[in-house]
Amino acid sequence: MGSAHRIARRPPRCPRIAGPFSLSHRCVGTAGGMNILAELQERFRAALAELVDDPTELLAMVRKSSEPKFGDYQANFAMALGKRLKRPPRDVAAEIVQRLQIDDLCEPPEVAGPGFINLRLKTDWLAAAATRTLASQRLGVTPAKEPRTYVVDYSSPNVAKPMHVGHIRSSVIGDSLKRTLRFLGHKVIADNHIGDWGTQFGMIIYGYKHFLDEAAYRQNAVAELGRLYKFVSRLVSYREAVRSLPEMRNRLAERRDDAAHLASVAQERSDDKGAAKAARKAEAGAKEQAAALQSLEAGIAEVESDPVLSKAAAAHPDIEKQVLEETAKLHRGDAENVSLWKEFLPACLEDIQRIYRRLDVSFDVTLGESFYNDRLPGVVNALVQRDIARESDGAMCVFLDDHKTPLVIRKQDGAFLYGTTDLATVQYRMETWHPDAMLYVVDHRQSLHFEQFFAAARLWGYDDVEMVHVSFGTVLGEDGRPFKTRSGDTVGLEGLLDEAVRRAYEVVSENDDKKPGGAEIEPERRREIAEVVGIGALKYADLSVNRTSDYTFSYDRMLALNGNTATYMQYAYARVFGSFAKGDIDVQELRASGAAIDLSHPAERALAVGLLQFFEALEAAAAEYRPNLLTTYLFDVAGAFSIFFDQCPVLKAETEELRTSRLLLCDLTARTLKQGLDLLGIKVVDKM
RNA sequence: GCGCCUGUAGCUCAGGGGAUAGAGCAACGGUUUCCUAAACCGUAGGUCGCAGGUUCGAAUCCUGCCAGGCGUACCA
Repeated sequence: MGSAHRIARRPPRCPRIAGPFSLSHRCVGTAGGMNILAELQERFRAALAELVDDPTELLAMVRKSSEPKFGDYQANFAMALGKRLKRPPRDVAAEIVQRLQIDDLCEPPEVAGPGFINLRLKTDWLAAAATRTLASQRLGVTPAKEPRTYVVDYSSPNVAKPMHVGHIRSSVIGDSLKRTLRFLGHKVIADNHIGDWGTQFGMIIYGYKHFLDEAAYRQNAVAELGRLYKFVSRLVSYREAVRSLPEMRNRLAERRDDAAHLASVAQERSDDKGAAKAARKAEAGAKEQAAALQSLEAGIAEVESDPVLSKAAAAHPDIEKQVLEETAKLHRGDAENVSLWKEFLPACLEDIQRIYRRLDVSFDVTLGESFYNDRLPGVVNALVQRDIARESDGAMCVFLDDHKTPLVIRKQDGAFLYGTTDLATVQYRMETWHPDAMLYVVDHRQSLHFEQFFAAARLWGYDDVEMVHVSFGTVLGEDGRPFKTRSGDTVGLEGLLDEAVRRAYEVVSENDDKKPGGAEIEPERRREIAEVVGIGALKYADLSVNRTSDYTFSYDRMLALNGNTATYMQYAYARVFGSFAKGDIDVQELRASGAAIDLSHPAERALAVGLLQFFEALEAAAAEYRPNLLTTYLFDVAGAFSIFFDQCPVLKAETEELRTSRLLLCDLTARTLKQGLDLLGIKVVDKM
């Protein structure tokens, strides 16, 4: 534990506070923009007005059709409404269709099955809408009419140690949410709440004072600090392990006794399912305990068999206390430790910045724990004064309804905790930016903490801001345990990036070599492409899955370059450029031509429908803070493009008009893919 | 013990009241004188953990059970 600062933060399935893009906020009409779904909903709103008081809830049942044969969109509310009005659903559907003014957009609606209303967009209308979108820099996405202010809190590594795979998800998801919300016209403050003030710095300081290799430090300060951190942390773990050993052994003995006892009970009462279950459980508990003990002993043996470590361990028997003392001195303002901290911090920050540059992840502010240090006593005082916090067992606590355990904001020894800092952070953000919402992109293991801290913040008076724990599952190793390599080290982020790029380089080269006209990409350019493809694949792997469930780390999955991956979209984009280059097309000229898109082929039509759904895909992704809704959309668009490109000759189209129309469709596809990938933080290349 | 989350194709995962449950990978078969075959098309593969319930309609909501993960006041 404590291996990361906040490696882990998804929105509640049913947010109590409506998301920013709930129906009532959706823009009305499509003036200048193109949100087909929103437009259809408005048409239905008018048609429903005389049947129900508030159609908003029903309008959520207008959606994309489940199958192409049911048209492009469908409305599913007639069945529910029929029930409510005590009328046959098909009659209700027929009446709504009667009232619905939609003939400018759609073919005559069809009532199907029990009362589904199926809508098929007019191909002429689609063509005109796609043509209009060509002229839109923002691809038909209009900025929010009521912009909100968001603070997005993501990545948040502990800067005293190298970043590892556990940090990717928060960084990548948070950065995508920032980009998407901002593109939709909201004000977004991206904040990297780094861990720069905790025990890890106590370890580095202690290590610096006792184990420093000065030459190494002069040569590469960050590497040496990393080594010191790891070294001290192993000694501390060793001490803790040794100390807990007797207890662990006792507990194992107890568990084994329990298991043996319950097993005999279960045997006596062979028809008692509860007893059998209890026995199984106890057996599992004993095994778990044995495994824990074994791993503890293995860790101890490892240190003791290493001459350097064992010698250091013997020489520093009270290292745990000493490390805590160094941390406490830092917090008290001890001149030497503060000066060391100031010396270490820039190097640590520069080190993580290198990774962010490569990942193309950025922040507007980096306000770590240390930034809030001065506010912490004030936070506690304010909460005490308002009777929100009270003392319990010597600690200052906020007791909450619905929670057995309180949120502790000051320890017995007077030290503050991360909950205190989190509250101070809320206070600062509210004073500084007055946000409408704060998003915490952190893994689900911290959900209890966020429930408690949000509740405490509301008690404190911050109850008109939406606070959302955008949580996600933990990255686990292939053995089901957190991200470790075979040798037991955590998988460093940098190594992972290198591996991703290395694999991408192989694939890029392989594919370039087998091009019909021979290889066309220089090695240096291949390397640049590999960087874009490799990093894109890595990010896409994290963005394309949803779920709070943990997922299993796998190089093959994260670095896959086939199927539903960023590579597929990048490839579609590159193909457009390839054909433009081959046809010697001047894109600026093409765009300026004022020519119109025509959709005579089914594959053209399907592609156009997809392209016109960009806006609604973005709104869906933003409303639920789920980038995977955007990846799914882009995969659909790229798929529609691949089919189109397969079936519809572009450069060799039958007529000049058709050729131009298809070139425009290609251009719009490329722009949509590029923009969409950009909102995921993924780049494109013209050739691959 | 209590709380939260998860269980969908061989694997990794979408879908989270709506019509015949999808994708990628893996398997098998097909498509290239033609804009990048990193593609496209097809075949095969599922009692959506189990059992009840609510509903016109349940993979989806509710209850119970089974299995797994995580968390459970002074780490972050």
